[in-house]
Amino acid sequence: MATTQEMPSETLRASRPSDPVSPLEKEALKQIALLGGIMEQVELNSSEFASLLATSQQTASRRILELVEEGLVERDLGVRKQRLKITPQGLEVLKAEHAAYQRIFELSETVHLTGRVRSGVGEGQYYMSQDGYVRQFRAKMGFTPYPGTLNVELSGPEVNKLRLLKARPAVVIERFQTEERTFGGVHAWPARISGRACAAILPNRTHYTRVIEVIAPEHLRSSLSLKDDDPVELEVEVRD
Amino acid sequence: MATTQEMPSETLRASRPSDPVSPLEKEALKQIALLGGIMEQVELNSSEFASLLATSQQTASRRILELVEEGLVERDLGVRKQRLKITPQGLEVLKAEHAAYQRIFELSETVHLTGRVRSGVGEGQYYMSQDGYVRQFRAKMGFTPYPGTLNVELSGPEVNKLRLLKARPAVVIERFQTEERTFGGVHAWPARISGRACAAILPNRTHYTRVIEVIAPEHLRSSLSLKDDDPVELEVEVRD
DNA sequence: ATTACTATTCTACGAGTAT
DNA sequence: TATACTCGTAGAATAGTAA
Repeated sequence: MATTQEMPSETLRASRPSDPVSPLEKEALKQIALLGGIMEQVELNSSEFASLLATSQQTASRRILELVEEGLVERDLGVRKQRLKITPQGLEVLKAEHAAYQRIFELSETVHLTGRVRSGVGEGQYYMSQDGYVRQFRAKMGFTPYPGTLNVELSGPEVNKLRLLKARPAVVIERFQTEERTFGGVHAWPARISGRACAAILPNRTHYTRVIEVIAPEHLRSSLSLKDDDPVELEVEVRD
Repeated sequence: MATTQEMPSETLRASRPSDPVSPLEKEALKQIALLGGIMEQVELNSSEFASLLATSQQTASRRILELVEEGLVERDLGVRKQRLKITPQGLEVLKAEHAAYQRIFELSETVHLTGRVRSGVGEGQYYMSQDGYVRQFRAKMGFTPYPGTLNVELSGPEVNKLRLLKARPAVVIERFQTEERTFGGVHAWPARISGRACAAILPNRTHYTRVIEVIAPEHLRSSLSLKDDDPVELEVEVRD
Protein backbone atom coordinates (compact mmCIF):
# COMPACT_ATOMS: atom_id res chain seq x y z
CA MET A 1 0.00 0.00 0.00
CA ALA A 2 2.11 2.83 -1.26
CA THR A 3 -0.45 5.58 -1.30
CA THR A 4 -0.98 7.49 1.87
CA GLN A 5 -4.69 7.73 2.38
CA GLU A 6 -6.36 10.75 3.79
CA MET A 7 -6.59 10.28 7.52
CA PRO A 8 -9.05 12.69 9.09
CA SER A 9 -8.34 12.53 12.76
CA GLU A 10 -11.75 13.67 13.97
CA THR A 11 -12.41 10.32 15.54
CA LEU A 12 -9.13 9.58 17.16
CA ARG A 13 -10.02 6.15 18.30
CA ALA A 14 -8.18 3.59 20.26
CA SER A 15 -8.33 1.35 17.24
CA ARG A 16 -5.17 -0.18 15.86
CA PRO A 17 -3.55 1.34 12.78
CA SER A 18 -6.47 0.06 10.80
CA ASP A 19 -4.96 -3.01 9.20
CA PRO A 20 -5.77 -3.31 5.55
CA VAL A 21 -9.43 -3.71 4.74
CA SER A 22 -9.78 -6.15 1.89
CA PRO A 23 -11.73 -5.29 -1.24
CA LEU A 24 -14.22 -7.97 -0.26
CA GLU A 25 -14.85 -6.28 3.05
CA LYS A 26 -15.14 -2.89 1.41
CA GLU A 27 -17.73 -4.27 -0.93
CA ALA A 28 -19.69 -5.63 2.01
CA LEU A 29 -19.43 -2.35 3.84
CA LYS A 30 -20.60 -0.51 0.75
CA GLN A 31 -23.69 -2.67 0.45
CA ILE A 32 -24.62 -2.04 4.05
CA ALA A 33 -24.08 1.68 3.54
CA LEU A 34 -26.28 1.70 0.46
CA LEU A 35 -29.11 0.39 2.58
CA GLY A 36 -28.66 3.22 5.03
CA GLY A 37 -26.24 1.60 7.45
CA ILE A 38 -24.45 4.85 8.09
CA MET A 39 -27.46 6.69 9.43
CA GLU A 40 -29.58 3.90 10.81
CA GLN A 41 -29.44 0.28 11.75
CA VAL A 42 -30.11 -2.01 8.85
CA GLU A 43 -32.04 -5.25 9.17
CA LEU A 44 -30.32 -7.77 7.04
CA ASN A 45 -30.20 -11.50 7.44
CA SER A 46 -27.26 -13.41 6.13
CA SER A 47 -29.16 -14.87 3.18
CA GLU A 48 -30.25 -11.49 1.92
CA PHE A 49 -26.77 -10.21 2.45
CA ALA A 50 -25.47 -13.21 0.56
CA SER A 51 -27.44 -12.33 -2.55
CA LEU A 52 -26.32 -8.72 -2.38
CA LEU A 53 -22.75 -9.95 -2.34
CA ALA A 54 -23.38 -12.73 -4.84
CA THR A 55 -22.11 -15.35 -2.46
CA SER A 56 -23.41 -17.99 -0.08
CA GLN A 57 -25.20 -17.49 3.21
CA GLN A 58 -22.23 -18.95 5.04
CA THR A 59 -19.77 -16.61 3.44
CA ALA A 60 -22.04 -13.63 4.05
CA SER A 61 -22.30 -14.63 7.68
CA ARG A 62 -18.58 -14.97 7.96
CA ARG A 63 -18.07 -11.60 6.26
CA ILE A 64 -20.25 -9.91 8.85
CA LEU A 65 -18.21 -11.55 11.58
CA GLU A 66 -15.03 -10.19 10.00
CA LEU A 67 -16.45 -6.69 9.82
CA VAL A 68 -17.56 -6.82 13.41
CA GLU A 69 -14.21 -8.26 14.44
CA GLU A 70 -12.42 -5.37 12.78
CA GLY A 71 -14.69 -2.85 14.38
CA LEU A 72 -16.16 -1.62 11.12
CA VAL A 73 -19.69 -2.75 11.85
CA GLU A 74 -21.72 -3.04 15.01
CA ARG A 75 -24.30 -5.74 15.34
CA ASP A 76 -27.43 -6.40 17.32
CA LEU A 77 -28.26 -10.04 17.05
CA GLY A 78 -32.00 -10.03 17.41
CA VAL A 79 -34.22 -13.07 17.34
CA ARG A 80 -35.41 -12.49 13.81
CA LYS A 81 -32.93 -10.53 11.76
CA GLN A 82 -29.66 -9.11 12.86
CA ARG A 83 -29.35 -5.36 12.78
CA LEU A 84 -26.18 -3.85 11.42
CA LYS A 85 -24.80 -0.37 11.74
CA ILE A 86 -21.58 1.02 10.40
CA THR A 87 -19.19 2.29 13.06
CA PRO A 88 -17.16 5.49 12.86
CA GLN A 89 -14.18 3.39 11.76
CA GLY A 90 -16.26 1.78 9.05
CA LEU A 91 -17.33 5.22 7.94
CA GLU A 92 -13.70 6.26 7.60
CA VAL A 93 -13.06 3.33 5.31
CA LEU A 94 -15.99 4.33 3.15
CA LYS A 95 -14.94 7.96 3.09
CA ALA A 96 -11.46 6.99 1.96
CA GLU A 97 -12.93 4.89 -0.79
CA HIS A 98 -15.23 7.69 -1.80
CA ALA A 99 -12.32 10.11 -1.84
CA ALA A 100 -10.44 7.81 -4.19
CA TYR A 101 -13.30 7.81 -6.64
CA GLN A 102 -13.66 11.56 -6.27
CA ARG A 103 -10.06 11.92 -7.30
CA ILE A 104 -10.55 9.69 -10.27
CA PHE A 105 -13.45 11.77 -11.50
CA GLU A 106 -12.12 14.89 -9.93
CA LEU A 107 -14.06 18.05 -10.44
CA SER A 108 -11.56 19.92 -8.38
CA GLU A 109 -8.70 19.94 -10.76
CA THR A 110 -5.84 18.67 -8.69
CA VAL A 111 -3.20 16.06 -9.30
CA HIS A 112 -1.92 14.53 -6.10
CA LEU A 113 1.71 13.46 -6.25
CA THR A 114 3.61 11.68 -3.55
CA GLY A 115 7.35 11.31 -3.53
CA ARG A 116 10.47 11.82 -1.52
CA VAL A 117 12.83 14.70 -1.05
CA ARG A 118 16.06 14.36 -3.00
CA SER A 119 19.10 16.53 -3.03
CA GLY A 120 20.11 17.83 -6.40
CA VAL A 121 23.63 18.95 -7.12
CA GLY A 122 22.91 22.50 -6.15
CA GLU A 123 21.92 23.64 -9.62
CA GLY A 124 18.55 24.66 -8.28
CA GLN A 125 20.10 27.54 -6.46
CA TYR A 126 22.12 28.55 -9.51
CA TYR A 127 19.12 28.53 -11.79
CA MET A 128 16.72 30.22 -9.45
CA SER A 129 19.21 33.02 -8.94
CA GLN A 130 19.03 33.93 -12.60
CA ASP A 131 17.21 37.17 -13.06
CA GLY A 132 15.60 35.84 -16.24
CA TYR A 133 13.78 33.17 -14.21
CA VAL A 134 13.13 35.28 -11.15
CA ARG A 135 11.37 38.03 -13.07
CA GLN A 136 9.20 35.61 -14.98
CA PHE A 137 8.17 33.72 -11.87
CA ARG A 138 7.33 36.94 -10.09
CA ALA A 139 5.23 38.08 -13.01
CA LYS A 140 3.54 34.82 -13.93
CA MET A 141 3.32 32.93 -10.67
CA GLY A 142 2.87 35.83 -8.32
CA PHE A 143 5.78 35.26 -5.99
CA THR A 144 9.50 35.80 -5.84
CA PRO A 145 11.13 32.39 -5.76
CA TYR A 146 13.53 31.49 -3.01
CA PRO A 147 16.84 30.84 -4.76
CA GLY A 148 16.76 27.08 -4.76
CA THR A 149 14.51 24.21 -5.66
CA LEU A 150 13.19 21.27 -3.76
CA ASN A 151 13.64 18.09 -5.76
CA VAL A 152 10.89 15.55 -5.32
CA GLU A 153 11.45 12.10 -6.70
CA LEU A 154 8.23 10.36 -7.52
CA SER A 155 8.18 6.81 -6.39
CA GLY A 156 7.45 4.11 -8.90
CA PRO A 157 3.97 4.24 -10.36
CA GLU A 158 3.44 7.85 -9.33
CA VAL A 159 5.56 8.83 -12.29
CA ASN A 160 2.59 8.09 -14.51
CA LYS A 161 0.79 11.07 -13.09
CA LEU A 162 3.30 13.37 -14.72
CA ARG A 163 1.61 12.52 -17.98
CA LEU A 164 -1.60 13.92 -16.61
CA LEU A 165 0.23 17.08 -15.70
CA LYS A 166 1.92 17.50 -19.03
CA ALA A 167 -1.39 17.13 -20.79
CA ARG A 168 -2.69 20.22 -19.03
CA PRO A 169 -1.98 23.86 -19.78
CA ALA A 170 0.92 25.17 -17.77
CA VAL A 171 2.39 28.52 -17.03
CA VAL A 172 5.08 28.89 -19.65
CA ILE A 173 8.41 30.24 -18.46
CA GLU A 174 10.34 31.27 -21.54
CA ARG A 175 13.94 30.48 -22.35
CA PHE A 176 16.36 33.37 -22.12
CA GLN A 177 19.99 34.18 -22.65
CA THR A 178 22.71 35.79 -20.61
CA GLU A 179 26.12 36.73 -21.80
CA GLU A 180 27.43 33.34 -20.75
CA ARG A 181 24.79 30.90 -21.81
CA THR A 182 21.23 30.00 -22.65
CA PHE A 183 18.67 28.94 -20.07
CA GLY A 184 15.89 26.66 -21.27
CA GLY A 185 12.21 27.23 -20.83
CA VAL A 186 10.20 25.40 -18.21
CA HIS A 187 6.55 24.62 -17.57
CA ALA A 188 5.11 25.48 -14.21
CA TRP A 189 1.88 24.67 -12.39
CA PRO A 190 0.67 26.30 -9.22
CA ALA A 191 0.76 23.82 -6.38
CA ARG A 192 0.74 23.30 -2.65
CA ILE A 193 3.13 21.30 -0.56
CA SER A 194 2.05 20.66 3.01
CA GLY A 195 -0.33 23.56 2.60
CA ARG A 196 2.29 26.04 1.41
CA ALA A 197 1.82 27.73 -1.92
CA CYS A 198 4.48 26.75 -4.41
CA ALA A 199 4.96 25.83 -8.02
CA ALA A 200 5.78 22.48 -9.57
CA ILE A 201 8.10 22.85 -12.52
CA LEU A 202 9.35 20.64 -15.29
CA PRO A 203 11.88 21.63 -17.94
CA ASN A 204 10.38 21.67 -21.41
CA ARG A 205 10.62 18.38 -23.26
CA THR A 206 11.75 16.29 -20.32
CA HIS A 207 10.10 13.01 -20.99
CA TYR A 208 11.49 10.34 -18.78
CA THR A 209 12.23 12.04 -15.53
CA ARG A 210 10.93 10.86 -12.21
CA VAL A 211 11.90 14.06 -10.48
CA ILE A 212 9.77 17.16 -10.29
CA GLU A 213 11.12 20.41 -8.89
CA VAL A 214 9.31 22.63 -6.49
CA ILE A 215 9.90 26.33 -6.08
CA ALA A 216 8.36 28.52 -3.46
CA PRO A 217 8.67 31.98 -1.94
CA GLU A 218 10.38 30.41 1.05
CA HIS A 219 13.05 27.85 1.78
CA LEU A 220 10.87 24.78 2.00
CA ARG A 221 13.52 22.52 3.40
CA SER A 222 13.83 24.60 6.52
CA SER A 223 10.27 25.87 6.90
CA LEU A 224 8.92 22.33 6.54
CA SER A 225 11.92 20.73 8.25
CA LEU A 226 12.51 18.43 5.35
CA LYS A 227 15.44 16.09 5.08
CA ASP A 228 16.49 13.90 2.21
CA ASP A 229 14.21 10.91 1.72
CA ASP A 230 11.38 12.52 3.65
CA PRO A 231 8.04 11.72 2.04
CA VAL A 232 6.07 14.69 0.74
CA GLU A 233 2.72 15.24 -0.85
CA LEU A 234 2.38 17.69 -3.65
CA GLU A 235 -0.99 18.92 -4.85
CA VAL A 236 -0.70 20.40 -8.27
CA GLU A 237 -3.50 22.57 -9.61
CA VAL A 238 -4.45 22.06 -13.21
CA ARG A 239 -7.13 23.77 -15.25
CA ASP A 240 -8.40 23.45 -18.77
CA MET B 1 -15.12 -11.95 -26.58
CA ALA B 2 -12.43 -9.37 -27.06
CA THR B 3 -14.35 -7.42 -29.66
CA THR B 4 -13.95 -3.92 -28.36
CA GLN B 5 -16.92 -2.09 -29.75
CA GLU B 6 -16.51 1.65 -29.76
CA MET B 7 -19.41 3.13 -27.87
CA PRO B 8 -19.81 6.76 -28.86
CA SER B 9 -23.18 7.41 -27.33
CA GLU B 10 -23.23 8.02 -23.62
CA THR B 11 -26.85 7.13 -23.28
CA LEU B 12 -26.59 3.94 -25.25
CA ARG B 13 -25.42 1.81 -22.40
CA ALA B 14 -22.94 -0.97 -22.69
CA SER B 15 -25.36 -3.68 -23.63
CA ARG B 16 -22.62 -6.20 -22.96
CA PRO B 17 -23.62 -9.02 -20.64
CA SER B 18 -20.83 -7.60 -18.51
CA ASP B 19 -20.41 -10.54 -16.23
CA PRO B 20 -19.94 -9.49 -12.66
CA VAL B 21 -16.74 -7.65 -11.96
CA SER B 22 -15.31 -8.91 -8.71
CA PRO B 23 -14.30 -6.55 -5.92
CA LEU B 24 -10.71 -7.60 -6.50
CA GLU B 25 -10.91 -6.52 -10.10
CA LYS B 26 -12.60 -3.27 -9.17
CA GLU B 27 -9.79 -2.53 -6.77
CA ALA B 28 -7.26 -3.15 -9.52
CA LEU B 29 -9.15 -0.91 -11.94
CA LYS B 30 -9.32 1.78 -9.32
CA GLN B 31 -5.58 1.74 -8.78
CA ILE B 32 -4.95 2.07 -12.49
CA ALA B 33 -7.42 4.91 -12.68
CA LEU B 34 -5.76 6.73 -9.79
CA LEU B 35 -2.56 6.77 -11.80
CA GLY B 36 -4.31 8.36 -14.72
CA GLY B 37 -5.33 5.25 -16.62
CA ILE B 38 -8.56 6.83 -17.78
CA MET B 39 -6.93 9.69 -19.65
CA GLU B 40 -3.59 8.25 -20.59
CA GLN B 41 -1.69 5.04 -20.78
CA VAL B 42 -0.07 4.09 -17.54
CA GLU B 43 3.31 2.42 -17.30
CA LEU B 44 3.11 -0.16 -14.61
CA ASN B 45 5.06 -3.34 -14.25
CA SER B 46 3.55 -6.23 -12.43
CA SER B 47 5.75 -5.82 -9.35
CA GLU B 48 4.75 -2.21 -8.86
CA PHE B 49 1.17 -3.18 -9.42
CA ALA B 50 1.58 -5.97 -6.91
CA SER B 51 2.57 -3.58 -4.17
CA LEU B 52 -0.32 -1.26 -4.99
CA LEU B 53 -2.64 -4.23 -4.57
CA ALA B 54 -0.75 -5.65 -1.61
CA THR B 55 -0.27 -8.96 -3.33
CA SER B 56 2.41 -10.87 -5.23
CA GLN B 57 3.84 -10.12 -8.64
CA GLN B 58 2.26 -13.27 -10.03
CA THR B 59 -1.17 -12.39 -8.79
CA ALA B 60 -0.85 -8.86 -10.07
CA SER B 61 0.12 -10.22 -13.45
CA ARG B 62 -2.84 -12.57 -13.47
CA ARG B 63 -5.16 -9.78 -12.44
CA ILE B 64 -4.09 -7.71 -15.42
CA LEU B 65 -4.75 -10.69 -17.64
CA GLU B 66 -8.25 -10.98 -16.20
CA LEU B 67 -8.96 -7.32 -16.77
CA VAL B 68 -7.73 -7.51 -20.35
CA GLU B 69 -9.71 -10.68 -20.88
CA GLU B 70 -12.87 -8.96 -19.71
CA GLY B 71 -12.25 -5.97 -21.89
CA LEU B 72 -11.85 -3.56 -19.01
CA VAL B 73 -8.23 -2.71 -19.71
CA GLU B 74 -6.18 -2.48 -22.87
CA ARG B 75 -2.56 -3.36 -22.81
CA ASP B 76 0.55 -2.62 -24.81
CA LEU B 77 3.19 -5.10 -23.83
CA GLY B 78 6.39 -3.17 -24.43
CA VAL B 79 9.84 -4.49 -23.87
CA ARG B 80 10.30 -2.76 -20.56
CA LYS B 81 7.06 -1.98 -18.81
CA GLN B 82 3.61 -2.78 -20.00
CA ARG B 83 1.34 0.16 -20.66
CA LEU B 84 -2.22 -0.03 -19.45
CA LYS B 85 -5.24 2.02 -20.36
CA ILE B 86 -8.76 1.69 -19.13
CA THR B 87 -11.31 0.92 -21.84
CA PRO B 88 -14.77 2.50 -22.14
CA GLN B 89 -16.20 -0.62 -20.50
CA GLY B 90 -13.75 -0.29 -17.65
CA LEU B 91 -14.74 3.32 -17.28
CA GLU B 92 -18.37 2.27 -16.95
CA VAL B 93 -17.46 -0.02 -14.08
CA LEU B 94 -15.65 2.80 -12.32
CA LYS B 95 -18.50 5.23 -12.90
CA ALA B 96 -20.96 2.79 -11.40
CA GLU B 97 -18.77 2.38 -8.39
CA HIS B 98 -18.38 6.11 -8.04
CA ALA B 99 -22.14 6.55 -8.30
CA ALA B 100 -22.63 4.07 -5.47
CA TYR B 101 -20.37 6.10 -3.19
CA GLN B 102 -22.07 9.31 -4.26
CA ARG B 103 -25.36 7.81 -3.14
CA ILE B 104 -23.91 6.73 0.15
CA PHE B 105 -22.76 10.22 0.93
CA GLU B 106 -25.96 11.73 -0.41
CA LEU B 107 -24.57 14.43 -2.53
CA SER B 108 -27.64 13.62 -4.47
CA GLU B 109 -30.57 14.11 -2.15
CA THR B 110 -32.41 11.12 -3.42
CA VAL B 111 -33.31 7.75 -2.01
CA HIS B 112 -33.43 5.14 -4.73
CA LEU B 113 -35.92 2.39 -4.11
CA THR B 114 -36.42 -0.65 -6.25
CA GLY B 115 -39.38 -2.96 -5.98
CA ARG B 116 -42.17 -4.61 -7.86
CA VAL B 117 -45.66 -3.57 -8.77
CA ARG B 118 -48.31 -5.18 -6.60
CA SER B 119 -52.05 -4.98 -6.82
CA GLY B 120 -53.75 -3.74 -3.74
CA VAL B 121 -57.34 -4.57 -3.04
CA GLY B 122 -58.58 -1.49 -4.77
CA GLU B 123 -58.54 0.70 -1.68
CA GLY B 124 -56.21 3.07 -3.39
CA GLN B 125 -58.92 4.24 -5.68
CA TYR B 126 -61.33 4.62 -2.76
CA TYR B 127 -58.92 6.68 -0.71
CA MET B 128 -57.65 8.85 -3.49
CA SER B 129 -61.19 9.74 -4.42
CA GLN B 130 -61.75 11.34 -1.05
CA ASP B 131 -61.95 15.06 -1.36
CA GLY B 132 -60.05 15.46 1.90
CA TYR B 133 -57.00 13.84 0.36
CA VAL B 134 -57.38 15.29 -3.13
CA ARG B 135 -57.47 18.87 -1.92
CA GLN B 136 -54.46 18.44 0.31
CA PHE B 137 -52.41 16.80 -2.40
CA ARG B 138 -53.31 19.53 -4.85
CA ALA B 139 -52.31 22.20 -2.37
CA LYS B 140 -49.22 20.60 -0.91
CA MET B 141 -47.82 18.47 -3.73
CA GLY B 142 -48.85 20.63 -6.66
CA PHE B 143 -50.88 18.11 -8.61
CA THR B 144 -54.28 16.54 -8.64
CA PRO B 145 -53.88 12.85 -7.92
CA TYR B 146 -55.26 10.28 -10.27
CA PRO B 147 -57.81 8.34 -8.21
CA GLY B 148 -55.75 5.28 -7.46
CA THR B 149 -52.38 4.31 -6.11
CA LEU B 150 -49.60 2.19 -7.45
CA ASN B 151 -48.40 -0.24 -4.83
CA VAL B 152 -44.70 -0.96 -4.89
CA GLU B 153 -43.44 -3.81 -2.79
CA LEU B 154 -39.83 -3.35 -1.83
CA SER B 155 -37.81 -6.46 -2.19
CA GLY B 156 -35.90 -7.76 0.78
CA PRO B 157 -33.16 -5.48 2.01
CA GLU B 158 -34.58 -2.46 0.19
CA VAL B 159 -37.08 -2.19 3.01
CA ASN B 160 -34.30 -0.75 5.16
CA LYS B 161 -34.27 2.36 3.03
CA LEU B 162 -37.72 3.27 4.29
CA ARG B 163 -36.02 4.15 7.53
CA LEU B 164 -33.96 6.72 5.71
CA LEU B 165 -37.11 8.13 4.24
CA LYS B 166 -38.96 8.30 7.51
CA ALA B 167 -36.06 10.15 9.08
CA ARG B 168 -36.46 12.98 6.59
CA PRO B 169 -39.00 15.79 6.60
CA ALA B 170 -42.07 14.85 4.62
CA VAL B 171 -45.07 16.68 3.32
CA VAL B 172 -47.68 16.09 5.98
CA ILE B 173 -51.13 15.17 4.76
CA GLU B 174 -53.50 15.63 7.70
CA ARG B 175 -56.14 13.24 8.87
CA PHE B 176 -59.70 14.28 8.22
CA GLN B 177 -63.21 13.10 8.82
CA THR B 178 -66.25 12.53 6.63
CA GLU B 179 -69.72 11.75 7.83
CA GLU B 180 -68.99 8.05 7.58
CA ARG B 181 -65.49 7.66 8.95
CA THR B 182 -62.07 9.01 9.73
CA PHE B 183 -59.19 8.96 7.28
CA GLY B 184 -55.71 8.84 8.73
CA GLY B 185 -52.89 11.17 7.95
CA VAL B 186 -50.05 10.20 5.65
CA HIS B 187 -46.55 11.35 4.92
CA ALA B 188 -45.58 12.13 1.36
CA TRP B 189 -42.32 12.81 -0.46
CA PRO B 190 -41.97 14.15 -3.98
CA ALA B 191 -40.59 11.45 -6.23
CA ARG B 192 -40.10 10.25 -9.77
CA ILE B 193 -40.94 6.91 -11.23
CA SER B 194 -39.50 6.20 -14.67
CA GLY B 195 -39.02 9.92 -15.01
CA ARG B 196 -42.64 10.83 -14.18
CA ALA B 197 -43.31 13.17 -11.32
CA CYS B 198 -45.17 11.47 -8.52
CA ALA B 199 -45.30 11.20 -4.76
CA ALA B 200 -44.30 8.34 -2.52
CA ILE B 201 -46.62 8.01 0.45
CA LEU B 202 -46.66 6.12 3.70
CA PRO B 203 -49.47 6.14 6.24
CA ASN B 204 -48.44 7.66 9.54
CA ARG B 205 -47.02 5.25 12.05
CA THR B 206 -46.69 2.32 9.68
CA HIS B 207 -43.60 0.61 10.92
CA TYR B 208 -43.25 -2.78 9.38
CA THR B 209 -44.59 -2.44 5.90
CA ARG B 210 -42.66 -3.41 2.83
CA VAL B 211 -45.08 -1.64 0.52
CA ILE B 212 -44.91 2.00 -0.45
CA GLU B 213 -47.69 3.66 -2.40
CA VAL B 214 -47.21 5.96 -5.32
CA ILE B 215 -49.64 8.58 -6.44
CA ALA B 216 -49.35 10.68 -9.55
CA PRO B 217 -51.35 13.05 -11.73
CA GLU B 218 -51.80 10.22 -14.21
CA HIS B 219 -52.68 6.55 -14.24
CA LEU B 220 -49.18 5.14 -13.96
CA ARG B 221 -50.15 1.57 -14.69
CA SER B 222 -51.32 2.49 -18.14
CA SER B 223 -48.97 5.32 -19.00
CA LEU B 224 -45.98 3.22 -18.01
CA SER B 225 -47.55 -0.06 -19.17
CA LEU B 226 -47.00 -1.65 -15.81
CA LYS B 227 -48.25 -5.08 -14.89
CA ASP B 228 -48.14 -6.85 -11.58
CA ASP B 229 -44.65 -7.99 -10.60
CA ASP B 230 -43.00 -5.57 -13.00
CA PRO B 231 -39.85 -4.12 -11.47
CA VAL B 232 -39.85 -0.39 -10.93
CA GLU B 233 -37.40 2.17 -9.71
CA LEU B 234 -38.57 4.96 -7.51
CA GLU B 235 -36.44 8.00 -6.84
CA VAL B 236 -37.65 9.80 -3.78
CA GLU B 237 -36.49 13.33 -3.14
CA VAL B 238 -35.52 14.17 0.40
CA ARG B 239 -34.27 17.41 1.83
CA ASP B 240 -33.24 18.61 5.22
C1' DA C 1 15.34 -6.65 -16.69
C1' DT C 2 10.35 -8.12 -17.85
C1' DT C 3 5.80 -11.38 -18.08
C1' DA C 4 3.57 -15.46 -17.03
C1' DC C 5 3.80 -20.59 -17.09
C1' DT C 6 3.51 -24.83 -14.00
C1' DA C 7 3.52 -26.85 -9.57
C1' DT C 8 2.49 -26.38 -4.95
C1' DT C 9 0.53 -24.32 -0.90
C1' DC C 10 -3.14 -22.70 1.47
C1' DT C 11 -6.90 -19.62 1.86
C1' DA C 12 -11.48 -19.08 1.75
C1' DC C 13 -15.81 -20.98 -0.03
C1' DG C 14 -19.91 -23.62 0.69
C1' DA C 15 -22.27 -28.24 2.16
C1' DG C 16 -23.92 -30.15 6.02
C1' DT C 17 -25.53 -29.33 10.22
C1' DA C 18 -25.61 -27.83 15.29
C1' DT C 19 -27.57 -24.36 17.87
C1' DT D 1 -37.10 -19.64 11.45
C1' DA D 2 -32.24 -17.53 12.29
C1' DT D 3 -26.59 -17.65 12.78
C1' DA D 4 -22.44 -19.89 12.40
C1' DC D 5 -19.75 -24.09 13.38
C1' DT D 6 -16.69 -27.97 11.19
C1' DC D 7 -14.55 -29.65 7.43
C1' DG D 8 -13.60 -31.33 2.63
C1' DT D 9 -12.33 -29.16 -1.28
C1' DA D 10 -12.08 -25.75 -5.30
C1' DG D 11 -9.69 -22.32 -6.73
C1' DA D 12 -6.79 -18.43 -5.67
C1' DA D 13 -2.17 -17.04 -4.40
C1' DT D 14 2.62 -17.90 -4.41
C1' DA D 15 7.29 -20.18 -5.45
C1' DG D 16 10.14 -21.46 -8.73
C1' DT D 17 11.39 -20.64 -13.29
C1' DA D 18 11.00 -20.43 -18.34
C1' DA D 19 10.78 -17.40 -22.02
